[in-house]
Amino acid sequence: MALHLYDTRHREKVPFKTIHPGKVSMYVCGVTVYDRCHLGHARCYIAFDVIYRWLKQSGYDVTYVQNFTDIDDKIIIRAQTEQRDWREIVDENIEAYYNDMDRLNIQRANHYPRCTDYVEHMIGIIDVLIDKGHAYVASDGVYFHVDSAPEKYGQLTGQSIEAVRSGASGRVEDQSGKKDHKDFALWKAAKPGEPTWDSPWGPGRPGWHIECTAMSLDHFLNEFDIHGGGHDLRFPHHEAEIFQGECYTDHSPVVHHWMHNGFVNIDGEKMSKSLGNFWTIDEILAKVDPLVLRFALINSHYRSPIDMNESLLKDAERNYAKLLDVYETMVKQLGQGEPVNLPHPDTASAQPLSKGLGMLELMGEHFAKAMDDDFNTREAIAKVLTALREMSKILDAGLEESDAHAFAHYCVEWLEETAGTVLGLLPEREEVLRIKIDPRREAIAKKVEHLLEKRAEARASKDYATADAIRDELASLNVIVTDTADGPVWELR
RNA sequence: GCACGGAUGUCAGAGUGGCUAUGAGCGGGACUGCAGAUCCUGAGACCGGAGUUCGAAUCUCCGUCCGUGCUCCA
Repeated sequence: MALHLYDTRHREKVPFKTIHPGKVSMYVCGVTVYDRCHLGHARCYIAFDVIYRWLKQSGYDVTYVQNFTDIDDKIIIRAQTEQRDWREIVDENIEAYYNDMDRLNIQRANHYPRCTDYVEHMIGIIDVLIDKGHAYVASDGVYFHVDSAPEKYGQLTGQSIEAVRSGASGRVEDQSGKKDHKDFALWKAAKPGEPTWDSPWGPGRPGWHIECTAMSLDHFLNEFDIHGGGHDLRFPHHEAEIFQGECYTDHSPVVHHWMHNGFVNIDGEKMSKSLGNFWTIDEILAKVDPLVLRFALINSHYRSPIDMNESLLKDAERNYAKLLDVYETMVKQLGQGEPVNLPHPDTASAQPLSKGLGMLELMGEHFAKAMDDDFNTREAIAKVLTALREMSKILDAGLEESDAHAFAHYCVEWLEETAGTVLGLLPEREEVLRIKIDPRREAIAKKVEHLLEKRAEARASKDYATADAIRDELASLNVIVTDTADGPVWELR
């Protein structure tokens, strides 16, 4: 099945068609860098990271652009209250952004334009819009005149122009120079103490919506394949972009596919700064492993809301541990040299290994099918988990040594492609082995081994009181002992 | 109020017009001195009503409830 994605504009899943064969141009609205990122940002950028990864995996040559909004009311206010240069705040938060994203194993976009580098472009676009009669100069800036292109209204949210007209009539009390309350600012005239740029309409700074239009069109000329962002950006931000972009370029559509991710909720309510119920990425990563968080966030479809809570994280922790555990086991079993041949994968075979391989192959196909179906990561993870079970099952049954190596090769490859490359959930192969030589573990290994020996002796002589006492002692060292068929194993808690 | 999206077992959550996943939890079994891990296995759901259909959780309509947007927001 070919890739389908949900297009906000069409309100349904549509076949994905690119403007240029084999190439994808993708723009995602980035953050306004007045503060640190929170969980909601993590969700958004992980979602588009997975989309980016899957497009590449599907053979597309993807150009991914994500901006930084580095000038805005909030940044100015922040600078004023903190008595600092706004540029300092911006740089600091951009650095923190990269840091957060790296920790979540989010691949870098190809370009990260900053608004302030595009002010010239914005002025150029505004100029054209004025010439074409879509914008007008007022006392306090330049506005886009929505009624100059009414047919473009409500493309993403389905709201009628009349409804908004009446809906807002009660609270249009701003003293701006707008002719109509639906109009939005393209250029804001300077106020005292604010950073400003020169323009034909006097000193000032760009409006929020024009920024994304300028940056996306600068990278992609007149049209591009995917425009993404949070659900809340549909209106007015993205609808404003449709007005600006299409009126400026005379192309329709400029954006071929609109994609919006769902929100992170806390106790059923949207996480937001005004409600005070947000967690920054930094805060949550102090408590949760970054890849576990990543797992938790892609363990649901990118468009559905996620209600973040303890049990969700616990669930993710368990499943993720299982994934790592099987992966680690397989990596350790790789052995030396080339793998020998495995039996032919065949779900109908009576031979367990052959049948198991058939199951894994099938899960791989289902995985791809899930991803092709509007990037259904939830379903894709279900396939990975089923595959993990299958792998453990085959391992449990016992394999000849050469089969075990070959099987491990197969499994490692399978996992690295699905859970690794596509979902971004696996650490580096070396990293997995390095966990074994954790310095904390090294430090107490001798002592633990010694105690385990004594415990083994006690158990052999059925002195279970002593055995349990030793286990308690180990527990006080934060060592968890688990008896398996191959003897006890231990790990640090 | 208008717009958009939801409602699936105890919970979280996918889903194809006929058979339903996945994980946790719960029940049984194997292995265990015990615990845990692992494997096998069981029970358990499709908001209400009407319609289309041989057949609806899936399509249509009505209702109820929930979330989000209509203002800066990922």
